[in-house]
Amino acid sequence: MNDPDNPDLTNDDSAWRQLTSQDSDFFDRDTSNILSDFGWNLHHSSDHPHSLRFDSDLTPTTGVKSTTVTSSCSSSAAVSVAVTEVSTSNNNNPSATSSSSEDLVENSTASAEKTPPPETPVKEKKKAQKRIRQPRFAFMTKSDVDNLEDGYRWRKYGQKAVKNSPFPRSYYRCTNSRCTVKKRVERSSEDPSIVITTYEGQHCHQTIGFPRGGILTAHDPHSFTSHHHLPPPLPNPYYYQELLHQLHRDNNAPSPRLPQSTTEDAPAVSNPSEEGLLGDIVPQTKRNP
DNA sequence: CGGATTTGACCGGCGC
DNA sequence: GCGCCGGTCAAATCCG
Repeated sequence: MNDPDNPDLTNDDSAWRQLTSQDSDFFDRDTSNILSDFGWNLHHSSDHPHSLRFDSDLTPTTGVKSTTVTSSCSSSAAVSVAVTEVSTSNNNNPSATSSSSEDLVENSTASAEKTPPPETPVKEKKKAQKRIRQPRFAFMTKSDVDNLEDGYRWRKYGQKAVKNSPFPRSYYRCTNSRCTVKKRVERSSEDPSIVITTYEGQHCHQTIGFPRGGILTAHDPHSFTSHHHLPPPLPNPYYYQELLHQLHRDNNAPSPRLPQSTTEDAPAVSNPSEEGLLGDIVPQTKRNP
């Protein structure tokens, strides 16, 4: 990973810029390991001491922004970080990425691959997969449970001890065989109550709903929270979806516009949406009124 | 019994 | 070239 004191913009993932984190209590330590990956600065919101706000180290000027975006077009990933703090402790937190979008990155990357020497298909596949970096989103959620419910089903495929952290990192894959979305879950070593969830890729299917709670209705966050004793839904459902949409837009067109600009004054942390969590999980077009 | 999880091994990228 | 580390695989195990 990146050395916080030595930002390396030339690494293969140019979107992952260094965090200069002097102004964050929560995230200026171990958490910055991850955040630095994403190149975000996090702040406590002055208006909301219990909220966190993140500013991009990628300054609002267009130069770096486009770096982020274009890098996501190539083999690198564009990454975003969202933060939420949930005071409730006893249950799942919804968090989500968004919806359908086929493997654009994958395809382009695969085609960009040089003709490999004759290898076993498996190796070839592995190799190809290695290079693929899909858009990533990191969620920081204050929660007791590691595996935050987000409406999708995940299969754990690995767990690793993380350097400089007493807590292991878990690796999950979407159980949908056609879906390549992965997520990593780890706890902040400095604040164990914070769960850092990193999503990679986009689901090519709809949410399956919550296995034991039934399918959520798209417009009923209340039933969601009350029924499952969940904390308020993640910050801004629109935010993530918007992020993804932008990423894809930007993949195909210039004039990049960084997601955080949309949340500059309205931190992702608290922006209760009438859509609730499903506003993010389920594409709007697929939801019932 | 089938699906999910655990866990050690393996692999590739990167820095020194 | 070597070692470290993150990420993934896959066999073994667990669980409903």
